[in-house]
Amino acid sequence: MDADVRRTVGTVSIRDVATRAGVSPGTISNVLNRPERVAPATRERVLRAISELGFVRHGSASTLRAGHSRTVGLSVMDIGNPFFTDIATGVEEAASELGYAVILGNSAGSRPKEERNLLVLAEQRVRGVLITPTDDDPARLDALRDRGIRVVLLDHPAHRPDQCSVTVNDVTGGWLAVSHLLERGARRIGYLTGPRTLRQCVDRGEGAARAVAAAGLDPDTILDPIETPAMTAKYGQQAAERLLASGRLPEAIFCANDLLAVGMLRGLLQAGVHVPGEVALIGYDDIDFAAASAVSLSSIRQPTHQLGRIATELLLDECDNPDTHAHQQVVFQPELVVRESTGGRRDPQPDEESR
Amino acid sequence: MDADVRRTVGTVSIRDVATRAGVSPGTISNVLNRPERVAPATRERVLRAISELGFVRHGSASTLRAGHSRTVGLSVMDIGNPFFTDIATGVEEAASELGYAVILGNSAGSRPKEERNLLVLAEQRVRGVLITPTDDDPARLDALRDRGIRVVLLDHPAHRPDQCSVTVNDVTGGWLAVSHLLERGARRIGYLTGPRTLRQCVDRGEGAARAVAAAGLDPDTILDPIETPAMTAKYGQQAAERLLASGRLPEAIFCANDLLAVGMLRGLLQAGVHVPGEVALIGYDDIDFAAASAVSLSSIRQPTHQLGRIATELLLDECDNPDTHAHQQVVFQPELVVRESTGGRRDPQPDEESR
DNA sequence: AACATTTGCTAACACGTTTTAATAGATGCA
DNA sequence: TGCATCTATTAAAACGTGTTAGCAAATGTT
Repeated sequence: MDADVRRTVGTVSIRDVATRAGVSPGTISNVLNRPERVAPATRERVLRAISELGFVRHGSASTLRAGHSRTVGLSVMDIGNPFFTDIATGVEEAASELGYAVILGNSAGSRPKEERNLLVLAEQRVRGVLITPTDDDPARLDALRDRGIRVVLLDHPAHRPDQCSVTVNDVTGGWLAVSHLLERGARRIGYLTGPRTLRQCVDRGEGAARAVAAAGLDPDTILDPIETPAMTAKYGQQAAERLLASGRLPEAIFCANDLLAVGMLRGLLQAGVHVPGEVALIGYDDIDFAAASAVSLSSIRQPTHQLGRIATELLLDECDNPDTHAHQQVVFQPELVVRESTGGRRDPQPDEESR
Repeated sequence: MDADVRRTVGTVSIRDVATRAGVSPGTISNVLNRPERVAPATRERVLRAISELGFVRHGSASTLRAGHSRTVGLSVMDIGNPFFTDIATGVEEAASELGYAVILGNSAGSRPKEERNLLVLAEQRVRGVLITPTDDDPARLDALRDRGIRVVLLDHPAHRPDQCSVTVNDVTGGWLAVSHLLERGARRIGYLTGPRTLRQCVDRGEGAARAVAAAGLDPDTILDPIETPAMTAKYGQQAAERLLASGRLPEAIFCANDLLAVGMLRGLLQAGVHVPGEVALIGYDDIDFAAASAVSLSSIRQPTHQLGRIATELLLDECDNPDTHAHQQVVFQPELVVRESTGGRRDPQPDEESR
């Protein structure tokens, strides 16, 4: 009867469960949060009442009282990029294993949008935030920390020692890519990059320059940077068109990510340019489709899924074990993958367990 | 002094803002939620206090008291599939425009995982849920509705009139794909499909069969289904290997999505099979990479981004205007895109605004 | 048997916001 | 001036959970 009245409201509270099980609300809370403190018999009774009434804990009430939630925020630069999707998969996986929900924010590379997203996350009182920041400014991240929201940087180095981050060495990546092009004899190399405000683009370019220098050549005459407003296939293709119009095709192009490379490839092929014969091409990220594209793409592989996973584990460790937690700056090393677009075979490593 | 004590706790409450602005907490709430009810002068004062103190509204407290949150849940089957990523982009865009946050859940096609995700969403008291269900069972969706959580189905028809859904006609899609293959002369057609529990797979197969029948042929002898455990490139490639081992290659293959098609294509090319010469191939979804793959893929295009956007707008309209809201079952029509893999040109529609 | 300790549970307050009914002040009308 | 109406604000009561201190009963110790 009383239960029925509540039922019409549509929601079953901890109090309803309590009366049903013949105990006090506090005991229900104990069953949920510290089951060992309650006698097996009553615990059993409470659990039965919970499932009979279809009780679902009110996350907001819980968050409000406990002072922290079971959610983390994930802010990425481009959810349309498989690189970030792979990260997101790793994050979602690790988070849900530990009972956390993930709130997704897509900054689309825009600083104001990133800020709006972070505000939403702050309002939701997420336990922590995983973020691939759009620029180097640590101010808004520090602001989050001051609010008690832990921050782990994804694909961006920490700017302070008491901060976790998970990155892949992009200088090494750029070095690997361009060394490979140089080895294949290229002496005029285009660097198709996204905005220079992105650390990834700068570092990969830096690695490229070092590789040229290490070969005893002059980066300024060998390397020819082409900047695009965003790292998408569309801009890659546009860059190809401009390059073709200029009439000065380089012998090889290092693209700062695979989307740019895919676009560039499409542009070149449409114009009848042979890849790798006339222009060799190498991308970055080794997204799944790199191996499947028109001319299979050489690329720099990153442990993307791991990146998301480990960042999440670090974050949640920091949340759940604040005292034992040791801050870490994890740095992975990237790996060169050679395919057709730089003269390799279509798919050199059929490492699937076929048959 | 009192304010400072609170400051150490790390969080500024509405009460702090109130004392700072010399008004009561209720007024702050009014400024935030019904600004028109408060005099311009005080409103100004309050807003200043808010920014001076760096106040951020506590979402959980708000949700608890107001009875509803400003978040929606999004449950998709495979966040690694660009089809769903595009949907997610549309959802995120529309939601953030209306001031909602998106909680992402990836069911990975697994029913139990989907259920866990829905439980989390119920705990978070999301305002509504956008879901591409893993199967046809309406029970757990009804359970959500009973809890006051609105549900809009994404890429799945509603099973009741008072329920919104946004879909694309998959029977038509299958019909388009196979009609195209028949027109090109194929008389033995493989249908590479995901699990038959997925409505999409069944409907696309149904459309395929109808196309065959409409051509005056017998579907059972023309169409040869191959089922995979999941719609990923990996399983597509495996299917290619099995097909090759069997020695009975069809003249054409209709793949239930582009990931399967990409995998199938990779498998065929590695074995030296010419596409479309020996085997023609058509996929489904027209993901970005379809146009860029080794042999550019013919496909069935869906208005993916729109799907997410419109579903979100329907959901939030249902939430924010419950009385005026009219439930809708929106059905889009898919579109055939012909490329190399069925004998078309690489990229027949360069509709980008180049230059 | 008397006391100390442990175990299992309860009562009551607190978390930060929204909302309702109520109040004080300003304004309009006669 | 007196009364009604309207406007701007407030006080206080929720919302559903977590937590603390404390009580009663059960158990262990001399």
